[in-house]
Amino acid sequence: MSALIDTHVNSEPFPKPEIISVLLPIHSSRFFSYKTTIPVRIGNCVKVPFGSKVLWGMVWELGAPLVPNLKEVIEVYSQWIGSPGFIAFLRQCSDYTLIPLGSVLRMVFPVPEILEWPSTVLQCTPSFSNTLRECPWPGTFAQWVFAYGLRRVHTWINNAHLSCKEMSTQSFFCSTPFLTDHQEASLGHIGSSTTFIEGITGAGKTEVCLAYMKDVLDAGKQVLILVPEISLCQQWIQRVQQYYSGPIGIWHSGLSSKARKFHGWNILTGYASVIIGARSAVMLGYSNLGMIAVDEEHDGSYKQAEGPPYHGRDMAVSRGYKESIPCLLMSATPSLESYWNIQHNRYSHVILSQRYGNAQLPKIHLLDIKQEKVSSKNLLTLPLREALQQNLIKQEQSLLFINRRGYGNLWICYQCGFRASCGSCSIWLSVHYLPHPILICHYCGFKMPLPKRCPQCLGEKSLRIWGAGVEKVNQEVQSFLPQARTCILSSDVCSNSKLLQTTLEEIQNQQYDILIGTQLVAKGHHFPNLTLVGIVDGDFALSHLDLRSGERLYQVLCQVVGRAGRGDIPGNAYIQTSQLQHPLFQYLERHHIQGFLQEELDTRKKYHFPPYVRLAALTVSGIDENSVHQYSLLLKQHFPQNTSVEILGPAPSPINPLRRRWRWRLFVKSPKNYRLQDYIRNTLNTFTVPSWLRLHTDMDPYDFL
DNA sequence: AGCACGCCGACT
DNA sequence: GTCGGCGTGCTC
Repeated sequence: MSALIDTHVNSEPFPKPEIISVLLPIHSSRFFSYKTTIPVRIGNCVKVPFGSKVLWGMVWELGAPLVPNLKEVIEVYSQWIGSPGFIAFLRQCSDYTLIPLGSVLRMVFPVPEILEWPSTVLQCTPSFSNTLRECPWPGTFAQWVFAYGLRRVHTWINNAHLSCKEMSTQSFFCSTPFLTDHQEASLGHIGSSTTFIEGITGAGKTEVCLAYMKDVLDAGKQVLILVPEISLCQQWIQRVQQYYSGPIGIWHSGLSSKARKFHGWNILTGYASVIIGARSAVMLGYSNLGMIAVDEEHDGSYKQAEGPPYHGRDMAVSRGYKESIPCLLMSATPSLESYWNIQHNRYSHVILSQRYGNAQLPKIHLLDIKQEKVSSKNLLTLPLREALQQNLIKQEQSLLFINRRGYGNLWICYQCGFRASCGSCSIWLSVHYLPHPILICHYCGFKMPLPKRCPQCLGEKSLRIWGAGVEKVNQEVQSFLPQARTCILSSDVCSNSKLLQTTLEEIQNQQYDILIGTQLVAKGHHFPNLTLVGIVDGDFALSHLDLRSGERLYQVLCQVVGRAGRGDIPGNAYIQTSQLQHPLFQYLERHHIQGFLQEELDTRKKYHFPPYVRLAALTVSGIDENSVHQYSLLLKQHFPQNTSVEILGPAPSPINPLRRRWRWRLFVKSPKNYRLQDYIRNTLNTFTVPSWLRLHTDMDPYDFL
């Protein structure tokens, strides 16, 4: 009401059109000028004609360069406005990642309809419109729709079971989990900016986070929880629902278009107060965001590989800083970048060291693969076999981890040397027997039936499979423990989330004795009866070429090993490796994560790699190998000499070609305090690649190779 | 990002 | 002689 009076007093009889600068969600950094007779503020969303279409954009500046043939703003969005902090975040995001501002805005409005969703849906019937007119529209109506579905609320209103008054006075139950003294004390250390909560599996990071959330929710603000993978959303929803009965928003790329509009609108207008989402949720507009939590902060999935490259965790930290709200990073195995930031006092640091209810860390046994193997053909060493057998007798569950899908990763004819490879990528095809016998490329998904004879020499009995995957491990387990009930957990077998959910329930109901899984088992799923973990191939990813491989291996091993043990029974973990003396395994055995991180940091420092320097990767890609190579060389020459900047490469990407495209990469490195982004931006402004090639800029690439 | 304009091969 | 391929360029 007061708003009405204000407008009346301030508005002139003939409002003079104002010229404004609008940012549009298109792949461009340019702004477009429009005139408007409707009063607008910076951060308002405006609907404007653009070319032959109509787009939602954001008012970036009042007063703009006068351009001939100015068009007029059609509509100003009344439900939401970008705050100065949010706008500062968008600017910083574009400056840092070198993603054009327009593309950044595209991530804010991934579906333009999120701005319009309810009005289009709720015009369904005249009676409904009448109800809405009496309702403090849109008020908490959306919360009811959110919680119970449109159809049910519709019926209730029509049958007069539900009045508008009830809808607007509904409050949501919110309680906090019981905290140990140690956890309670750690709450006080959570600062107003970025806080790192470090704690092993079961130390109660989630509980501390939930307790902290309560204050934010009580203050009427929104909470965003980021998870590295879509499949982890459901777990978080369940945990939040134990303490909070209000509307929960979900955001990830797997949502249907309808769900996307629905959740997007609820998030934007503030009717969803807890939002659980994947990486892309960090870019959305919120009406009053009060905190951001990043679960499994170290996870590489936070770095977007396809599309505009950005790191979800870094964006969360940056957004927290710009919007002056706390950001919580959580992990048992901090990333090197975060560990470095902790050391440099950029983050507050909270360590939860005790496991719940006296639970103990699993005991780790290192097994030398060369000495203990039964024979060269077998994958499982004798001590591991014995442990599996003992566990089976005790009727406790075991988990074997091997990070390779299918049966084997190479199909080879030893008569003529033929190897089955992918036509579009440069890798060997993997052999799968489940659910059907097939040869498959793990990079592009290319499939072909398993030939009966060698395509080259036509030999039938000379075919062999090299390398081992889950299916082969399963075969071996069944051969020496035929009575064990085994279950394979890989993305091939659990192709959709429902199937995975069913399988996980079956596992909880003790329908299986031995689980054989890929990376899938490392991510957050709980196996309450699991007491033994075996890592079949401990050094699968250890390469001297990739500086990140040690960190990644440590993280995944920690997570898999952490699955062992329940309640107060300590679990056992067996790691088979050929590099027993490698420091990684030595630190792992002693559960000495900080020692490992420090050693890795020293290596990074020695070789001048992040987090000690700034690094960007520029990738030229295209179908024609020669022109890709030539243009990457041209690009290197195009960079002006600069004493602060070192340019490495160009080098072919490790998997080349990928999906028929060749990729050559250039690395640009500078000291941490140098404005590397400006240097790159200025250089690329005067460099154009032909249209048949693509140039991709990636700040802080995840792969250094 | 879309969409139009614009210049070269296989068809009624 | 047209129909249409998608390569370049503009949109306030």
